[in-house]
Amino acid sequence: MSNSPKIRNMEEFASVSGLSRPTVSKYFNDPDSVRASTRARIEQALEEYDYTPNIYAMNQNRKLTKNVGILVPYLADPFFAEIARNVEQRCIDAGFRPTLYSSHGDPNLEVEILESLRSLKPAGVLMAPLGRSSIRGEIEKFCNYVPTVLFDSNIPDLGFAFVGSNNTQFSMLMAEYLCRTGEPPCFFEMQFPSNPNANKRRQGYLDAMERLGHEPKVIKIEGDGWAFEEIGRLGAHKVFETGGFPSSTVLCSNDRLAIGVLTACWEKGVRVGIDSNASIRVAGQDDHPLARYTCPPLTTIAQEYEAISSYAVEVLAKAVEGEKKPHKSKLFEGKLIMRDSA
Amino acid sequence: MSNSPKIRNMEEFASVSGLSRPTVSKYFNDPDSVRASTRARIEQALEEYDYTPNIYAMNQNRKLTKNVGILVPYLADPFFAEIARNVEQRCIDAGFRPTLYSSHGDPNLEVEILESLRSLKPAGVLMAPLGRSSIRGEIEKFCNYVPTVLFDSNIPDLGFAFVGSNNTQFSMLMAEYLCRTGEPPCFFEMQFPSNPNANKRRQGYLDAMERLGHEPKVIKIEGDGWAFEEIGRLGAHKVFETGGFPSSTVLCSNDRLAIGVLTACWEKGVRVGIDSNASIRVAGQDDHPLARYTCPPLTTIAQEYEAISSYAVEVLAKAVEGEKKPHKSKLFEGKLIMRDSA
DNA sequence: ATATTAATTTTACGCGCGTAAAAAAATAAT
DNA sequence: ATTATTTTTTTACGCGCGTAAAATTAATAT
Repeated sequence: MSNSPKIRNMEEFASVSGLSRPTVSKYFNDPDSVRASTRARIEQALEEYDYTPNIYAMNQNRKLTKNVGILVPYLADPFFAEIARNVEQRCIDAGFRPTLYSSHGDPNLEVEILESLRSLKPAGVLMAPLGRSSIRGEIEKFCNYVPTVLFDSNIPDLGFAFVGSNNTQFSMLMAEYLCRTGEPPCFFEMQFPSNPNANKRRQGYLDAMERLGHEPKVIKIEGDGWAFEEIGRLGAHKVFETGGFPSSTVLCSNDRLAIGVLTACWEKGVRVGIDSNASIRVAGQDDHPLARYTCPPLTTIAQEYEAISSYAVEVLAKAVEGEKKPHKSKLFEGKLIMRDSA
Repeated sequence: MSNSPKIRNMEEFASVSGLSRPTVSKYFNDPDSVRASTRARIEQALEEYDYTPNIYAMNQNRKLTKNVGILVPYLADPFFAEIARNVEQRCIDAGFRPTLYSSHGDPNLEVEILESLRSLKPAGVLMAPLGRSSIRGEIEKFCNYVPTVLFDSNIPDLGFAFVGSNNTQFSMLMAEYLCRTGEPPCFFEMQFPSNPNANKRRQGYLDAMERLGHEPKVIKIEGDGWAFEEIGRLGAHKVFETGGFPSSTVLCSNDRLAIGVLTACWEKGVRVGIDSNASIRVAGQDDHPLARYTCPPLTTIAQEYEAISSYAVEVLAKAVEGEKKPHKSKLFEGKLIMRDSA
């Protein structure tokens, strides 16, 4: 930061520091790998000359970069934006250099991103796969080259580990709450959900209903892609046209579908909520950033964003360090968030 | 893609193609720069041997990379996620290699990202600045080194160009519509908006009201940061506690504030909309991806996502090619989206 | 103080590619 | 067909750094 002559490369910087270039190189790869007195000299020189190593030259001959790819299926979904932000921060804290990518709901793009990632020689990748539509073979190939930790949604036996939520528990928790406080819920979901978590959630609902001695009722609606709000809205309208919901309590597979259902209810003039003049209760799952602000505010299950993020990065760090343990899977429990919609 | 021996570098690839390495290098930098027959041979070899140039070695000595940085102020805001997605795609189409960053509402992070971007030697940067809180001096320094196009929100005389919306027109359009169809609106905004567009929108409102002969009423609420929904919600509650809105029509500075106002109205038992039993109309601006799904669906002004994105990338491409025209600014008009909230 | 051992620094080499300048080939003009 | 001109290809060199092996220095033990 100064009037000093501009430093062009590590050689020059080493020279003004009074050291040899490889010593400086060692410092940049791991400051603790040089003697304290040496470290002090370098850091002093850094303040005086502001020099940054050429990132391309650095990574050219390095077997392992500090790069980490973060891939989410759909960044325009605030849920993924939020979790990506968390993961990103953890990566930085762990000394990595994260780069964020979104598959935008497109399986081909998902594979393309992985391929272009390979040319970045990443130390590791944190990936929330698209799910059902993911091209397993291609992702598997990638995982053979790059340590990969899956999060949010699992693809069995793929990658180094999976970190996510206990989606079965999510639905069980919610179903129990709904049964305890009113009419047992029906379950509202997409017929062919893109996300495998949806299956776990359905199962959790079925289990809870059986255990509590209620007849489960699953409503499967049409729709493809990631425009869940619209799919939920249209699906709910179709339900209204064909006799209405089989229960006055609707447990949606996720918050975005629930938001669509709320819209449909409004359009239909159906009052949603738990007060006396409401005729239907609607609940979601995920604690979407906007769930607090729907009308009525959405009762939902909160995911442990921070815990999932930090654990995923922790596991990835181990994978990067060469740990060769078998694939393991860690699931975090969800918390019930009671609001006014159910 | 084959049984063929693994290609280790461009030398080997050139050899199996029957060409010299520099010729192959030329091809990868610009396929059209080699003779058609040469191009055909390379492309045929590519199919047989699948080789990808080492991206780090490529960029080490190149004066200009194909990298483009995309920086938005807050990626967890679906509006920015959506526009970022658009911009990203345009960059790819234009032959660039985009990387997405978010300032997460933090001016220091914004500068940090720019600094780390410099080490990537980007050909250019597309940046939606934080706005008021942005550290102008640091951004200016960056713009001296890297061709930068600002979008969404402007910082006067900074960068190569600004591409955004005509925010004055937004509010004028909406104010006119609201006056035409009911009680003239009051304007609801943050006291110290982070985004400079807010000032343009207020001005548009004031202009429209004056022209139409109505007394303008601006409500300024407290709040800092990017949690606009919560700020809007709390602000609206404060208004309700202190005598209510000065008009039964509320024009919000943006959709996210409006979403918060809708929530407050719901919590207060105030019916929103244009039908007979509603007592207040609420409108937003931006056409936030979820504006269609609020209850009631939000009347708003739609930004020209695609037009802004493609024009911004177009201008950046010119800047990258060395065009040295003075700073210019291009504004796109908004379209009124009539829904049930106003 | 000297020998031994461990930690640190330096020497020396190569990575994979960009790119100017020189050579060759293709094209156009006469 | 021959020459002039343009395009394409090759020769030759260096970019900025990582890293193994050698040399040096510091720390420890005797």
